[in-house]
Amino acid sequence: MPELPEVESARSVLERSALGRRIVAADDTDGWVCRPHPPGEIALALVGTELTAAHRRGKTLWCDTPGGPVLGIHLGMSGKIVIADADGREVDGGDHWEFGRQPGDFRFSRFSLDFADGGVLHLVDPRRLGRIRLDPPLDALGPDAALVTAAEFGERLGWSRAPVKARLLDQHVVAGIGNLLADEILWRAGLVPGRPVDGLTPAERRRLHRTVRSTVDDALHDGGVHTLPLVPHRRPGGRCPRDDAELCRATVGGRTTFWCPAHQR
DNA sequence: TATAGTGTTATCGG
DNA sequence: ACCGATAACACTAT
Repeated sequence: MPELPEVESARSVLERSALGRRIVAADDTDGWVCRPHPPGEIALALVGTELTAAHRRGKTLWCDTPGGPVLGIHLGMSGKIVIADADGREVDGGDHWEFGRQPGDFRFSRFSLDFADGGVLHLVDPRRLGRIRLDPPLDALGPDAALVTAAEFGERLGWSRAPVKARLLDQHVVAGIGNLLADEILWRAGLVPGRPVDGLTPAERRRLHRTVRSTVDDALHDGGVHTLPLVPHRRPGGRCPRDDAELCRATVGGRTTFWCPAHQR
């Protein structure tokens, strides 16, 4: 289940295995995943063309077509991009963060593109929280969390009374931070997730920006959010890997949140 | 068996 | 208008 690093990995699958292949059919019949498009609308727009570039900002992916619409792809919580060859064998994608799915299992394919050579691109998404749409709105997304500058971050973080974690999870503020990444960032920055943003000192705000950047860089470089130090300890009874205190647990920003009572203030 | 969950969006109420 | 909480989506893991 993807956060920014896993979505970047899906983008590289698209770039490596989907670009420049002529599309001969598309299955867009899942009306929930493909909303608001009626069945057939996405297929009509894509058949006969090809994908020419794969982009990402935060957790949102999109592909260009020559002179045609942009194909927007969001993986949601359980989506992944899997490429199969003409014999149905998986040749790219699908090998990360999943619910024990076996290669070649396309029961939960919610959208697919058939290429002229017999290859197939699948959006495999058991929970149907992912989304496919033409010309997705991208303007509301904040800057990518791997690239955001201190000035942009400070401006978009704002000075409301909202819990700092709720602001980090808001994709309009910064794009790409999910629940695990947010807990890791606040743990590294030494901030309690429930702290109101308007109570942060200038030094704490600067430290938070630097920690966003370094944590996302680490996760990208090391192969995903699971490689971050706090993440394996985020469970009831888990202890802080820095000082061994039992982690606190609460709902913050609508999501289950863990933090260390010893070093997060 | 019951519950929680790595995401987003619409809607409701303060 | 801003902000936060909640439900919906549907399946898997504990």
